Amino acid sequence: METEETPARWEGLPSWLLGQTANHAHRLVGDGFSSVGGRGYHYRLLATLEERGPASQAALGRRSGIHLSDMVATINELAERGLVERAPDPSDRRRNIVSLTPEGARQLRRLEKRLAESQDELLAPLSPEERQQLTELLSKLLVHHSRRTGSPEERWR
Amino acid sequence: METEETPARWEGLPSWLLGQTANHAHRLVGDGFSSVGGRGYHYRLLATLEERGPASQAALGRRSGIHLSDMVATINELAERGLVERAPDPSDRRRNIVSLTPEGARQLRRLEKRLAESQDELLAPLSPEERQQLTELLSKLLVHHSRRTGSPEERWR
DNA sequence: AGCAAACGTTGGCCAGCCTAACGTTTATGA
DNA sequence: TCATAAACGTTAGGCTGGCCAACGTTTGCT
Repeated sequence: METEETPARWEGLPSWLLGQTANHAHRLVGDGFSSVGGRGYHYRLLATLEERGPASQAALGRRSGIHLSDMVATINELAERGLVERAPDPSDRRRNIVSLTPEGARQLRRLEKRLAESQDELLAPLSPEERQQLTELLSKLLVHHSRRTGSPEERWR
Repeated sequence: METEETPARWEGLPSWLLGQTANHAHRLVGDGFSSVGGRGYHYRLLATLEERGPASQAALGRRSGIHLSDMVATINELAERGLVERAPDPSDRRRNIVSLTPEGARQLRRLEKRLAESQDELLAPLSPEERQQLTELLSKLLVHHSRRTGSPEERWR
């Protein structure tokens, strides 16, 4: 964007404001991650591994919200750098069991640090009360809109 | 996303909430646009043309916030359907002058209608006061973060 | 035994945002 | 006046995050 002149009847629209601020947030977070050689999917996968332990790629995908087909690439990237290990599951030969390495845990620390910093930067202009308000409003929207989108009648078998 | 299990320490982060709600918004708006055969860039370009009149591609890019290289494709798409016209500027042979056709104006009407509908859908769960709050908070963030992003002191080397 | 389902993988698409490069044309200023 | 800088349009490509379809393998259910 070159932001020279400013016309635009759409600039006050909630969807626009939302999109723009999300862009800024995305950029802040992304820059933070990439400053330690990572990106969003890396954080999500590493954090999921630490939180819930080793698992198959499919399970990790469900837990982290990363699409199965994107998991492959993500795990490749992380495995290449020794942050994660992919081993065949002896009890189910369809599965790979992916687990976090100590190096991966260290990288997760770094990513988390950057993530926290970018939250601060993002919210800099807001008071604590305003931050609270924002969080609540967004959550409200999210809850409303994820009902329809998120989970149909998924059963866990 | 399959949203089966729900772990996730990042789900409360402002940047995440922002990103997710923006995704929903983006989807709502995008679906609305595509239901009349358009997309975001089409709306932005058509609206800019109606608001400020015919202009060169570069000027339109500046006014609409669409990158120059994306303008080419956008104008191609719209010109193909007769919604927009591209004519060489006789007074400056570097330029094309792009202008809105009556058909284009009609399409803009349709896009605007869909856009308004999707705003309603997006904000459905919020009261008027909450909508106001949200708008203000987002604007505050936006103002803060666009200062730095918008215009650096271009070094000409 | 046979079929359906889960799994991992590949390859592709989309929108939005962006960079680099290139040829043409115009404007500037030395 | 002439060289150089700048603007313009264009092509090609990359990135992130989100998807879909297909395929072969392996497993589980009946």
